[in-house]
Amino acid sequence: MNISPLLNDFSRQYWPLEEKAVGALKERVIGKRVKKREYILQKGVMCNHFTFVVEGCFKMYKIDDKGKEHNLQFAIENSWIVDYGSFYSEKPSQLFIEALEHSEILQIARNDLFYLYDHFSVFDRNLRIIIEDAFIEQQQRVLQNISSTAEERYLDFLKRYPDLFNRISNVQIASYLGVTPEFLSAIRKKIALK
Amino acid sequence: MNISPLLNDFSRQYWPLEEKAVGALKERVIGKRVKKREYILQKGVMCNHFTFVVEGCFKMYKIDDKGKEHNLQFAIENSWIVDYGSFYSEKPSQLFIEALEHSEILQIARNDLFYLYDHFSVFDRNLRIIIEDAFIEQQQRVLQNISSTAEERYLDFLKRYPDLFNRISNVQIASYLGVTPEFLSAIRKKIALK
DNA sequence: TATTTTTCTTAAGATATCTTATGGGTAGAA
DNA sequence: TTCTACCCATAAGATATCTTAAGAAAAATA
Repeated sequence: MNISPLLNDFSRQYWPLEEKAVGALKERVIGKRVKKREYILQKGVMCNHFTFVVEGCFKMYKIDDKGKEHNLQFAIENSWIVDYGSFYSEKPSQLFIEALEHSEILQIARNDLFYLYDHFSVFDRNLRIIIEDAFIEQQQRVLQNISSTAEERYLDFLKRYPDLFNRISNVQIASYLGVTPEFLSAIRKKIALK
Repeated sequence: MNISPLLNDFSRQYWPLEEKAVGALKERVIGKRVKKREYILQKGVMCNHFTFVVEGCFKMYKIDDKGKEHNLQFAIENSWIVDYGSFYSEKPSQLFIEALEHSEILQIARNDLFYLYDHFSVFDRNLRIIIEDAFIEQQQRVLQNISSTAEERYLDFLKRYPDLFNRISNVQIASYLGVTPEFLSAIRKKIALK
């Protein structure tokens, strides 16, 4: 299995792995191709894998009682996506993870990750840092949700994820921001007129 | 330094420390008393410590350009509070952490924490799990912010933090939920009428 | 105890955002 | 190519939430 995108990410952003750790990881990583609109996680199913996106794009979302989707996270090249709650509690997920494009991923199953944690502390280290970064980013999102208007949140989204907004529809962005597509459209008009 | 509340928390919720790790931790933890309304972090200052609350209650918040406070987090007994962004980036914080009650805390400074990470991998492990839990909780909050009404968010807050809502003012809860105190008052009236 | 500050409530008018409906444009499927 | 589905925009009326102002109750401070 060619896991170099993942190793590169580790050495660029986090702590590089010694040879033995690389070997142990290699044996446990599964590569997959996922077509647009396919799911790698569905509600009611336990989330059994950490997923690293090599190529492509995913959304993780919830469907509420009225049938509306609410996007929690997007993941593109060189990012991780997993329902941490379901993965660690080993309970069925409330969330869906769906490919927005044809994608290539690398996955690690729960038991394999636990093996790696127990035998190479660099995985505790790196995954600690990975989730710390995700936490900080998510904290900014909470802060904006409780303190900013939808227009401010949209402008910040464009600034923060310049690669994403050409790539996904405004419907998806609206769902991420917590507004209706109609209202996002009104916001975009208002911005364009300035 | 008596750090047993912290050690108890580790062994109840996470992985217990071997003796050497306990010793190394003990030498590096600083205990403090903090009076109500005192700050343990202010905007413009780097966040240099992880803080474990032994007794009391804190809020972490931002003040926006209009001078309004927005509560990001509360911390009571046996919980951690830190501005991760400032702590790890070593940049000035945008946030305040202020005591809502007379409190007792245990603190670990950045270099000391790094020492512990490097010499005892159990700290990488435990702090990974601590922030994973915090991430999952915060993710639920994001989901609610983008998908629920203020009334639903308030009812969920009461259910999720039954110990907190007798202890802090509705002004603080409103700021956490992202609504004005006046509107929270209207929500409470509506609920009471049911 | 007396005084000051903070909290909670109420209400009226303003603004942000949603709902529903409609139509045109564009990309994918047959 | 034709058909279908989805996307984006627009608009009118409804609902959620904010702003401002005021007063009474409760808590903190002198």
